[in-house]
Amino acid sequence: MPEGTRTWIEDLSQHVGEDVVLLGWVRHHRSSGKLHFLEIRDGTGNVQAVVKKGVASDEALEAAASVGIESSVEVHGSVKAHARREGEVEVAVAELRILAPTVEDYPLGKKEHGTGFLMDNRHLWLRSSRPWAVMRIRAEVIRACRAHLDGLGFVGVDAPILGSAAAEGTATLFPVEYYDDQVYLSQTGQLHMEAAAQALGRVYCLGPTFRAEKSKTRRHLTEFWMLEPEIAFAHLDDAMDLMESLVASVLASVLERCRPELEVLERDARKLEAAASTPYPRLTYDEALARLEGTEAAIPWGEDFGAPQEDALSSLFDTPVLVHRYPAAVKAFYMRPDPERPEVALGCDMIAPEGYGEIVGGGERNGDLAFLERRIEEEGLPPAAYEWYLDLRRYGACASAGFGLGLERTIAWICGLAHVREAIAFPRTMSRTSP
RNA sequence: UCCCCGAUAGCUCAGCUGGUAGAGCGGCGGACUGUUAAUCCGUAGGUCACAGGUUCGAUCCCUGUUCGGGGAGCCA
Repeated sequence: MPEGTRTWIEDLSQHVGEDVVLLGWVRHHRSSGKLHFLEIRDGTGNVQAVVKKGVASDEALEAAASVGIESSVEVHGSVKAHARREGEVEVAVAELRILAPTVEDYPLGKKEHGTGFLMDNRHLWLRSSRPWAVMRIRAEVIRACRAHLDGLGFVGVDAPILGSAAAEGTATLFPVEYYDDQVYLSQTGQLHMEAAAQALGRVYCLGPTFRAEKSKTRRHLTEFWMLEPEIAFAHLDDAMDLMESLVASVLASVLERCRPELEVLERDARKLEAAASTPYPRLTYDEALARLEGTEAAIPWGEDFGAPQEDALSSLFDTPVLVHRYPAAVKAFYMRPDPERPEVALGCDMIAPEGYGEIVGGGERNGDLAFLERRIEEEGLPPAAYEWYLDLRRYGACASAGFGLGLERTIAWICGLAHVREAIAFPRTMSRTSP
């Protein structure tokens, strides 16, 4: 039987009464004497294959009796309504061929496993239903992000991975040998997006970024993906409008197209529905502080938010909340100070509900050449590496605004995951670079 | 960098006051023609992370090390 004639499991309901060929893996095996139930998985879905004496060939019965979990198989049979479950289909097997048997015990069982064990076996764990659902939602989040920005006229521009300088200090960079020199893995595409915005107007990049922070928490990876839009001649409000409409459209897309995946994850979609439409609440740093006053998360003016502040604030709303105009001293040097209040920066963070933390950070860029030169010196950054960036101020400087959206944190929130490492196929953390 | 927790069968764990170890799942063998984490019977499987110390005797108490997990700071 040539492979071209195979049917994907997700399409089976359109083939009731027909003979089909499935190619997949045996996910689960139950038997009752001469009657075998094989759960077949092909990446698009699962279906029960029933191997019954009198219907299946003797060879098929023999194969069903001996087949190990996760063996790859070719199944020939007819599609029927499930004998016990309303609305489902099953396959009455005529022929079953083991293409490649599982040669050792499959490490993953039906019962619970610890995190370390699952992560060691991430290459196999991906086959399980939860990672399956998360990866499909991740793909939808990325598709929706691009669709939203492309639809607004943004141009996708890819930022480099290798670079010679840090945007926010050098302590958290991964050095890489580069011929006789040393370069670093990129921790943001923002500076390059500013250059691209001056060439193309509205741009975004989507790619991996790297931070050598010694963080071992549920919100941190050393390699994570960011979506970074940047708009020329734009201000803080433009950035806030965009981050809000972007996140809302992503939520709407996931809710529309990924219901089965959310069900697999047992994610209560009702908790996401409010976030699928705008507006989201917007608080200044001062207003946010006032909201925290009298709670355990209260902090004095001038201090940056930590996890307790983010969690306390997010618990007040059922949508993400935008906090803007933080004290300039706690934000990156490239942020523009508020001309009406220089002690605060025209920056904004979006904090996800349910304690998922900061998923977006951004704002208006600082266009003041002399100020940037001074701050680069103050931060001890290598001036030569920033010459090209300062050129953006020398030749037709413009107001510029943008932000970075952390994909894994966003996906972790949407999927209700306990840790961002489940939001990416092959996570990289302080203690894990394999598989 | 700091704080907390953990390491016992392939996996998840229990193991009392110190006397050389158990369960469930998985594996293997068997029974079963409608199962859904199937069920039932049988069975194999252990350098109790590593190195010291205390003790007649240490999985257990103490010290150190390694590895893992969670959190703080920092960040998306």
